[in-house]
Amino acid sequence: MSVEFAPLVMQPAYRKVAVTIGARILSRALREGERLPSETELARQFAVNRSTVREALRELESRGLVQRRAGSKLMSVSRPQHEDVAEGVSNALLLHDVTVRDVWEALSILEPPLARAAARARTAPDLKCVSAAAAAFSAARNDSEQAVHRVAEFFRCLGRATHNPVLGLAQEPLLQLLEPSLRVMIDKIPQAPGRIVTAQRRLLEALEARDGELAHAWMTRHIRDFSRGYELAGIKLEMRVTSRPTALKTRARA
Amino acid sequence: MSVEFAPLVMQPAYRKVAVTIGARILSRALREGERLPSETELARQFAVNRSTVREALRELESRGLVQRRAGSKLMSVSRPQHEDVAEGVSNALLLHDVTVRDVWEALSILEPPLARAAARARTAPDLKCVSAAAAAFSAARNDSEQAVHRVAEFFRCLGRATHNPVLGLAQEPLLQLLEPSLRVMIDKIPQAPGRIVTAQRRLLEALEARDGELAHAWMTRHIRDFSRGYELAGIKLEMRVTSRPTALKTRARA
DNA sequence: GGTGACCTGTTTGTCCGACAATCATACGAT
DNA sequence: ATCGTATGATTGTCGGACAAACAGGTCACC
Repeated sequence: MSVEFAPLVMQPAYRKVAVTIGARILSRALREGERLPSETELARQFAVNRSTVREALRELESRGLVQRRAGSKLMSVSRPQHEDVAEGVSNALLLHDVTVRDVWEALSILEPPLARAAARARTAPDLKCVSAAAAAFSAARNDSEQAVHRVAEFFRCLGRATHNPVLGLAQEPLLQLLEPSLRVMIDKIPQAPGRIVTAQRRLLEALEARDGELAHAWMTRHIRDFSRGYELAGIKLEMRVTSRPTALKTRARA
Repeated sequence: MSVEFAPLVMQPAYRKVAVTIGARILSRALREGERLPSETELARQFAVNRSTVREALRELESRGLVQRRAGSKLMSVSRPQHEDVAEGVSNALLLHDVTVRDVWEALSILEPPLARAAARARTAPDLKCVSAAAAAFSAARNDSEQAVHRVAEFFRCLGRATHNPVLGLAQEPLLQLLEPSLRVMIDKIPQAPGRIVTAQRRLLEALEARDGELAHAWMTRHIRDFSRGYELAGIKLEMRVTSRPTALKTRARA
């Protein structure tokens, strides 16, 4: 019969260490904010060299499972931040030849229901966040660099307002991938900022009224507007999304 | 006025090396499959110690930007695989206290439009993939361990059929998070596998007919069935999703 | 001619030891 | 109470070391 053998997986020590510590974190045996032992101590416990521990820590660090708190030496356990995780997703998508159309299609699928959910689940502070983001965009509408960030921030507030981390995290890579083409659009289409301001105001009103369907409808329009903007700006939908200059950016330590 | 200073960001050498190599990959100056120089050579070029290079490589490796090809020593550039990226997202969500409801809500938002897109964009091979996955589930319906994997595989085929990497990657974390609760459901509800088989068959028919709306409708039912299944199985929607045992799993080198 | 044994150089995984810079803390001076 | 200083712990980086695994060539052997 099958005398086939499964390919045996060799694990370097640094992977085993990373997996072991990572499992502890995911199982919540190590809680957020808790400090990890020093590298020397970890090396002693695992009975490996400090260099090996350090390689393991780099892996955990890049997954956002551990972090160094501002001006502290010891690593502490942390929950991966949305933006860091999304950056990995964005990079993966960039390398998979994602087109502007792909991103837009995903937005058109995700955002209207997200707006509906936000309108239903939003709290008072959420409303303030959305409203502030809308105001910020309106103020920065002429600086396309700033403007695209404000747009993303508006969506992020909506995502938070759903009180569903899955939705918030799902849209984050889209926002990151959207930015370059959105900037071009805002630069080339004079009436674009105005239309965005209007859409944001309508969405805000729908959220205030907790009217999910209204929010859904306006978001649908809003996203459709983007595709019209692409057309007017001469952005080919089949174009590959370009890498953001800040790719793999250095995370500032807050 | 503002005599405030921006907090100055110190970058350890290993981060700089990782960022530099990573940028090369994202800018496509280093193409997929291309081999990286040896660690010693990289250390020479960057004028740092080999240990420093190794720490940088661990970071790139965990982001999936470099990989070791089967039985090769030299690292080669690679595009991050969907499942690896999604694992990071899943882990992040796990630590952010995602509930079963959150995952289900995201599925109910994403999957029906995804099915519609798949029905419209599917090619002949896609159809074969979906059909094979449906058959595989039907065959493994009694082994809940196997069954949940087949369900995920079915969705993955649908995702590929959309020919939109964004959608495929967006659903992957959901599938990973779905598995534990789905297994419980299949174990507890005898009629669950039957309903899944039916739904998959209908979806397959819709894909064959390229009927996007039909696919959308059946997927909507399919997902709603899940929530009914949770209810019958006594799974509280507010329950936190449990960490999969394979979390941070070792990637087999194919 | 193809096969397998053997040697050689390269590369990785891991270890050891070392040191400057930075951080935490306590202590003492003003 | 604020500031400067001494002390110990910890990280970032370095240099060197070695076994194991791999690539490629040579060479004997069938």
